[in-house]
Amino acid sequence: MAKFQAPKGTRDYYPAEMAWRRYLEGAWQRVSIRNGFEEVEGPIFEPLDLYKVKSGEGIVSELFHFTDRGERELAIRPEFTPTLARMVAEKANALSKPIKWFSMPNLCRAERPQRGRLREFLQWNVDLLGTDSPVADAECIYTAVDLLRELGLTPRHVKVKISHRDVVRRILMRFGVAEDKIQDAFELLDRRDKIPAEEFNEQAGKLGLDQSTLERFNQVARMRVGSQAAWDDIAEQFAIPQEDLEDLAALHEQLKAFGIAEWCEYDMGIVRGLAYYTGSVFEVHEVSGAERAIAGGGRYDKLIEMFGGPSTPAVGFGMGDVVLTLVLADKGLLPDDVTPAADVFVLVADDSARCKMNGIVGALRAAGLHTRFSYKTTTNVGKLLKEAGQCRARFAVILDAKTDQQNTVSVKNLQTGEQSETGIGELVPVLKG
RNA sequence: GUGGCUGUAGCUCAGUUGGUUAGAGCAUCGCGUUGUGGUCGCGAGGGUCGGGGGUUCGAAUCCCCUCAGCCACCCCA
Repeated sequence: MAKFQAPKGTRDYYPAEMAWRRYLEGAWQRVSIRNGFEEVEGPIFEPLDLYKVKSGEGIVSELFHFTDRGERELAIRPEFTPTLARMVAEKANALSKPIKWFSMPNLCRAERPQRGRLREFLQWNVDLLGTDSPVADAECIYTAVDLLRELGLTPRHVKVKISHRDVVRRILMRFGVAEDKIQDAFELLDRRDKIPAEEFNEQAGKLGLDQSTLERFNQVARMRVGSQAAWDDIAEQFAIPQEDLEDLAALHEQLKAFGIAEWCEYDMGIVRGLAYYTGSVFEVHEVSGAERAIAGGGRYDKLIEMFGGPSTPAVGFGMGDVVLTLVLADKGLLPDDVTPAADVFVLVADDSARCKMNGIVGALRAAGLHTRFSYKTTTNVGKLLKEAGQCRARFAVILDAKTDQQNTVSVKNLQTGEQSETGIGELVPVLKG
């Protein structure tokens, strides 16, 4: 019989991995909720057409798709945004604005796995719909930063790189790029570090840039400006007219007011591949550029209409678990064991007390304590304490020769080593206090 | 989907120019019996050497195919 293994690019979650997943999901959830977002979820598969609306026919080869018994073309979700857009469009009139939703779906993409990318992964999605205020853009970025901070990252480890499509569009047009070439220019900008300089120049030439504007374009495209300085100083560095930067200026003001300027920098090279972004765009990167993007997002004011809903401005981002975990590991910020540690370990040091064990264990559990015991028959306390240590118990409750007759046990604090005798009746208050 | 590298126990790896029943450390499990915790001693289980086919008297070792992993490209929602 052939041995089975997990499909390419998927993961099994053994207790240690599952504990890490729950830990991460716990952080996502905690941060979302304290920032005022509500959790939503949808089906793990949708009509194939749902994904074509946003991304076109080309997306199909990247999807796991199938036909059901009713001849319906379906696809396992590769992203959550179309589901979210569908959900918002369906109840748009009934939902109070702004809509602040988050979700933590597992997603599947039929791509070759490589560093930072698997075929099935988790992604934290945060979306804020129904307002076009830059406060919303800034709040999304703030929420992302809040999560990064929650996991122990600092501005020395990661940066939010921010750009704005309208700003870049104005710059490009001022440099002589025609309206219908803007999308091509975005894509070129996105690839600027992946292609040789000559090819970049050649491609840029086709967009209508001449030698001098090309140089300035290149300069702006590669410029990174920290967001801590005063806006006038930042604007000056870009060396383009102030009025072209007004959208970024508005966002800057909000980021500064949220107190996260040191986490952010402006980078006109960030455009995101997606055509549907309409305003701000941003990505979270490890500072040295060692890994791919930790998170990415931006404003997409036209998307809800594309899914048949009313005109609804929106901004949001997605953060995958794979790159995030890699970065935390790179920085030594992965906690070594996040499986639930036991509160109490009950051990039997004398066979006469064995009849009392189940009752004590049950009473402790009924009081809400995470209680474990040994399945071994030995009364070797050394071995049993070792076992207690392995499940990281805070206390050991030792049942000895006096337990059966006098209803007393010894309680050992496994952190301090202190040990004292106590009556079974006082056990719960002693352990909880 | 394309290309490169890799594949021996749960993990990290040994395994001499193809030569008898494939090893170590860690981990796991057991024992070391009136005992108090990440020691120590002894012992056990666990691999058809990723899988299949071929060359050969003989393959973990050479060849082909396949699967998986890693890395890059495509793409990155």
